[in-house]
Amino acid sequence: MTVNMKDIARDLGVSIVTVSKALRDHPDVSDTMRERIHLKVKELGYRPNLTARSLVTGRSSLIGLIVPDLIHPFFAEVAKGLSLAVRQHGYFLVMSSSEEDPLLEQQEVEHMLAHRLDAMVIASCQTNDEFLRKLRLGDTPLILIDRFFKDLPFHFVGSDDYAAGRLAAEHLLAIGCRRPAHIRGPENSVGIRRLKGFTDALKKQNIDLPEDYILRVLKVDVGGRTSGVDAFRRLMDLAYMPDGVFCYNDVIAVGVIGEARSQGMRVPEDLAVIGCGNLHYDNEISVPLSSIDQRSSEIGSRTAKLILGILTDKGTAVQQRVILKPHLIARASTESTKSNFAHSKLAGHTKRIHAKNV
Amino acid sequence: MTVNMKDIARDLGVSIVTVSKALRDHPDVSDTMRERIHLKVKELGYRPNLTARSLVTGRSSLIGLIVPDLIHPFFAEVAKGLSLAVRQHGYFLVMSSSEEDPLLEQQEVEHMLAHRLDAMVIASCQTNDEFLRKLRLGDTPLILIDRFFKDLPFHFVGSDDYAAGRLAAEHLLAIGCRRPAHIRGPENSVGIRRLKGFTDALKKQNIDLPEDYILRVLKVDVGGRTSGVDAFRRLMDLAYMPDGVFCYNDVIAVGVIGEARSQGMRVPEDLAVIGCGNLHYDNEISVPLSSIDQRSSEIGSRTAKLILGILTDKGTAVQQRVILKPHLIARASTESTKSNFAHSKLAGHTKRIHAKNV
DNA sequence: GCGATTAACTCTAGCGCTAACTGTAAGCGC
DNA sequence: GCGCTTACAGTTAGCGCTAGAGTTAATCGC
Repeated sequence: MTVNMKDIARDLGVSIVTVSKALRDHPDVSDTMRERIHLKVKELGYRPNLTARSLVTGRSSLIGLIVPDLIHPFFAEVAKGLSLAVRQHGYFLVMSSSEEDPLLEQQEVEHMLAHRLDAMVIASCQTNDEFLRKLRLGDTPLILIDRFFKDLPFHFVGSDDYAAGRLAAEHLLAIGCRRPAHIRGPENSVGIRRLKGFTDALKKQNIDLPEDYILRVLKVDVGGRTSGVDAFRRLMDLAYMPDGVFCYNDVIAVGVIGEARSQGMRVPEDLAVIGCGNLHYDNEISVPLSSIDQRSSEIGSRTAKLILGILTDKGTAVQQRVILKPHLIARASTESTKSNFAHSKLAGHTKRIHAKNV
Repeated sequence: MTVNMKDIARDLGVSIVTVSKALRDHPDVSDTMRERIHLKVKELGYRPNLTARSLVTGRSSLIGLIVPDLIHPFFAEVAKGLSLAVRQHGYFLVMSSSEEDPLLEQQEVEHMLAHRLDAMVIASCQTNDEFLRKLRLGDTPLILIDRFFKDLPFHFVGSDDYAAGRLAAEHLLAIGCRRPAHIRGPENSVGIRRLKGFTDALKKQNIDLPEDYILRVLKVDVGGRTSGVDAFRRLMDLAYMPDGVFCYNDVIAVGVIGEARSQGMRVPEDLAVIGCGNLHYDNEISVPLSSIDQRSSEIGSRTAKLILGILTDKGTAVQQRVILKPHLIARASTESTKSNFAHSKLAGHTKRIHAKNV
């Protein structure tokens, strides 16, 4: 049997309400009484039933977070940043993974809404905006992170994926790449914008990105490594092999580097590789991986700030959009290859300029 | 305003109870009525208030999980395995991180208990058993994972850390190491047992582990890499440098390998390195890392099985203990070095046998 | 000494839902 | 027609707690 307020009240011969007030530091209770109650609470090991409390107050002090994959360091870091920040204000984070499955995500969202959380944060894996658009939120504030959906009335916190693509392109060009390719991400805001930023930055320097230099893969996070391996093989099969590749994320990049090396190619001499995400082990892999840092934990803390604003100040009904600027972390996988190209196994190829790129 | 049962009932001119029954597929409701109710539910976008439901039923269909660190792939995988398995039975996982802080963990536990979850799973970072021993659980079942606490009346699921230490030792000896060292983990069951297993297995082959071959580090998970770097430097400073090292976990091992190489040493020729955890990127790092696999996701699924047993079958009051056998994953960082030793930079050293080891 | 204020407690109602019981009418066998 | 069951609805009570109004006695100003 769990102890409840009635037990405390009965034992002390006071009313339940007095106990309730004492526990919430209500001024209606005398110091003597408060102390007696607290003593009894300790003695009996009483713990307020937050379910009951939240039923009557309408607030749960819980914030929900749904991400596509908790194993992915990006989301894990976002979760950590968010959790730390909200906890300092008495909120508690409830996390869940959608396993990159839109239907599962929908169930999770419904479930969380049914639990009447105070706010919900989603890195949504929906392939279109239908579910989110039709969602009946009641009065639960919803914050989208990482993946943006146009024309939806939700707050958003994420990084500037267009800039990420641009940074990658500029960097590859700066180190001497002339035939950069892109292993693109999914058809969501992140994948689309990274591609767009990449393409635009190349175009600016009069380099066109041919269709077959844009590779699609099925899996990007879970199973991303294998996708990288496959993608590299497809790169090899091209008439003109690229001399640099911007991978949608670091997991794919790891696969690309691994396969490139096992095929006897050198990174970055034969192929420069840059990823995105700046995972914590990027520096430790066979060829330390250049990457675009998305400031993941900051996404968490900024989201927390936004939520706390909404929950305290009811005035923050206005739609907020927080876009963090990514930055480049250059490592060995894109060390300047210009001087090396002549000695490359692909030296023959490097002299040819891709028709479309002229 | 959120819709509630009263709204549905009023709109249809039926009683609240009928609505409640219809939604829970109670046989008391006719098919016609059930359909009318479901239609109205859809129309109004009604979602049952699970807070209220759980207040009256006493069950929340929520299972809590507290881990020291969500970024650590081991716990992330446990979480994933657990989440997937319980979800199939209508339970929902609520996760939280203690950030390896015993006090924070205590708060989280109290908080979760206050929310009346149906069960709680903890990979506890408590440094002693006081908190857990004194904990008033009410009737919430508690399952400890990964880190074991002796003489506490809780269920346990984890891997056999003693066997992990033993496997590591046997492997290092098998590949020809004669002076194996150990970078040990914290003073919890995991750290202690891995050390014990390691020591015992060495002893069995008449190899003694001198005190200065057992290194302590402060941080093992977050900041574990740096610990590995530091530990390697301390190894270098020893009178007799070890020729192999078993690291408490892979993060530390990564630090060791990185520093070893940047100091001009070869892995495994000069120093064989084996970690523990078998992280997903072990194969991708500069020297693919041998590791002891702890079957992390299985820990998750076995925990789920245990919980579901407890929650359905009230008879499972008997204390359960599930110990999974780890297994060795050998990679380049421990490739047989016997033949290489002669050519090693440390060749001179390899011929000397450590005094204590004779 | 009287109304007004204040401190400290209690009472009442209800958050949204469900378990357990109580009708009620129809259907059945005999 | 009688008792019995069955199908389907409603009534009652209460999960554990809190907001807000009510009560009581002490204190205060004048």
